[in-house]
Amino acid sequence: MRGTSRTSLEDIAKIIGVSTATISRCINSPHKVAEPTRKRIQKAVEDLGYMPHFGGRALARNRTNTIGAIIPTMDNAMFAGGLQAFQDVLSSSGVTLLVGSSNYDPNQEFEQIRALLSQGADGLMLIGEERPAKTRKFLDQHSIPHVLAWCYSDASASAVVGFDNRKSGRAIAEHVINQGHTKLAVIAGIRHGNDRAENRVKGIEDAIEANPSSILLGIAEAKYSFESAATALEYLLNSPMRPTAIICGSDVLAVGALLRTHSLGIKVPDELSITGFDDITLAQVTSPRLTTVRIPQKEMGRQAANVLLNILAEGQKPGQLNRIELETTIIDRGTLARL
Amino acid sequence: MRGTSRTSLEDIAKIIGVSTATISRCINSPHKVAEPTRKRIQKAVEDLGYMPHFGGRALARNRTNTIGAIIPTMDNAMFAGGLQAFQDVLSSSGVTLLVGSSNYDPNQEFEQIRALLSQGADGLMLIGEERPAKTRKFLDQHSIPHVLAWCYSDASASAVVGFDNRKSGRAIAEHVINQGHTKLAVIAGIRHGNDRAENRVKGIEDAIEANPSSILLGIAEAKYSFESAATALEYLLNSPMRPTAIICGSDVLAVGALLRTHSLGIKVPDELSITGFDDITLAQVTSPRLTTVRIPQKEMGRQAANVLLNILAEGQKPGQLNRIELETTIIDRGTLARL
DNA sequence: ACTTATTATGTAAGCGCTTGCATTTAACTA
DNA sequence: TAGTTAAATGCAAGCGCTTACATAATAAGT
Repeated sequence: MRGTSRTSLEDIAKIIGVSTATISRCINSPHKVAEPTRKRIQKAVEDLGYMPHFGGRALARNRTNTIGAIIPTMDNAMFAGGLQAFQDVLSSSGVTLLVGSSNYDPNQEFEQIRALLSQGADGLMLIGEERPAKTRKFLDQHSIPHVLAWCYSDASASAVVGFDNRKSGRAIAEHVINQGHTKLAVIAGIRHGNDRAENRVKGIEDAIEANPSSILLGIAEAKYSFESAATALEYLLNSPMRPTAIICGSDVLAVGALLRTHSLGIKVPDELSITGFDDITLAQVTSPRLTTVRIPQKEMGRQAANVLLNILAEGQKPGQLNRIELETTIIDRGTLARL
Repeated sequence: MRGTSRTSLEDIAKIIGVSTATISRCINSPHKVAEPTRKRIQKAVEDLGYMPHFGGRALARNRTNTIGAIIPTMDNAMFAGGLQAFQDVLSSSGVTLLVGSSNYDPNQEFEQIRALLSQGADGLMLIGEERPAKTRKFLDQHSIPHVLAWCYSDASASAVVGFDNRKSGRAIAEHVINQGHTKLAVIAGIRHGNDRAENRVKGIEDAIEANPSSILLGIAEAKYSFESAATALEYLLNSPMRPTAIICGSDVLAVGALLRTHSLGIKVPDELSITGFDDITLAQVTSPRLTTVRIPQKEMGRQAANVLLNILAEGQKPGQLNRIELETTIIDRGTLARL
């Protein structure tokens, strides 16, 4: 309960002796108000620490200057940087960010979408392409302006700013193969309901298919934790034919696996190669440092914000192409051996 | 621009043939509406994907069910976990989270506070105690319900959930001293305008003062980056008397320093000990793994949310003590040698 | 000096929702 | 059956703001 009831336009109006309309104008389009009046109003506004009431404004304008973002979790360096960049752009345009998180659960995502929208979000940023028909229908039915990030596809009906996970998955796998590896295995993130994880694996499979000398010995799924990745590693190592390289769907997985090789006494990269994906800070810190795929997090956040602001400002023009594909790059560090 | 104008209570009312009041009641306190009517309304609401208009609701209720959090940056594992926990609690209470970030700049923080409040935030979560008089006055003048986190002090007038940085700083320094180190140095975060960084250093100084055999050879401030910490390390190493242990104000700094020791060929912990602060994921991954101070991030986020929700629900009772002190613990790993 | 632009301000209607109060309807009681 | 009570719904005011339109005041043009 706010102790003092907030100051309203009317309060100020009374004090200065003008109508609320004038004050409103003074705040929203100062040039429409005569200099002396303006000064007086501005002073009063300042003194009283007046802040326009959001609800009233939203109601009258039918617009909130608020954008929502729903990410799987903030507690993951993979999104944090991008989200920060997203919000930097927004706030320099005077737009506030509402954040929701879905815990990788489509239902929670749906609920969050509803929540953010009913909080008045003018538009949304969502991660990835895949979502239940129900969600897609909802977005569509209400024609919610939105942009998808951390993914890319030509086919997408939505605006999208990101990179092609499949292509990148293929790239890193090819890179591994080019270093002479033929016996490969994969530690993937949970693919169900997660197109990024899924497409990365598909890309890896693409590469292997295209290089008949190489063979995929196994795919293990793991949750995004060191422990889970370590278990996956051991599982893969126990297959009858041992892989020489393990391609991981994310840095967290790769580091989890790498850590376990230490305790197992396996030398990386001499006895086993490991690659990551994302290039979060972690990857620079292990020994050896992790060979991985860098994704343009910040850039993605920034551009996603711009695209969304643009759509909001101009409306989604039919012909307009709101798809931006960003490139990933392979960062060669120390966990991939040349055979 | 939303294509279709949104469905309003009135639309539904017309369709069903009841008044808007009934629909409103059906949504907010279903038991006040007769069974059959309720069913019909609920169906219509479902079918139309109706979402109450936030502005209208905020206006009528004078309450938004929104809470704002302003953190220095999301792009820092140190806050991400806590923020996620904070938001988990909120969203399970049907409260939405608005996020702002200040980039460690008090002016930006002030602007964000205004922004979030004028977006209708019912309350705020802020990091740390220290802020300009202007900001404090503003919070006070408008009696904004808020909770401070990542810090703790008995003296605080605000609700606060966190740990005592000074005490923890002292604890880790004492721990280092107890291992036999006497020649100490510190790599601190930028202290200006950051009471957490400042208090950690003060705590370290406390410990050294209390142990006359130990001596503080130098304090170097560094920005939160590996590079900057590495530079600080070299600076400290060049002093006439070389420290045997370097206590760092955060894990990022410690890891930056540690990484540089690798390239310098200095053996940690044999030739030099290093300690961190925060216990973010990074600390588990370096070799050797980092000895550091664990802060109860999640717990802090969770409790902060509860305290704030509580204040909002019941009003800030005069006698009520809204201060929760959490404990930090020293995690002994591999970067601190016993001399 | 008199009409005609121009500029500055006021008036008042809503935006969509909640809620106290009034009214109607149904369900008991005696 | 009339009288009382409770339950369900409707009515309408009002939350704080914006904005089209009306009005008043000023400046400009002849």
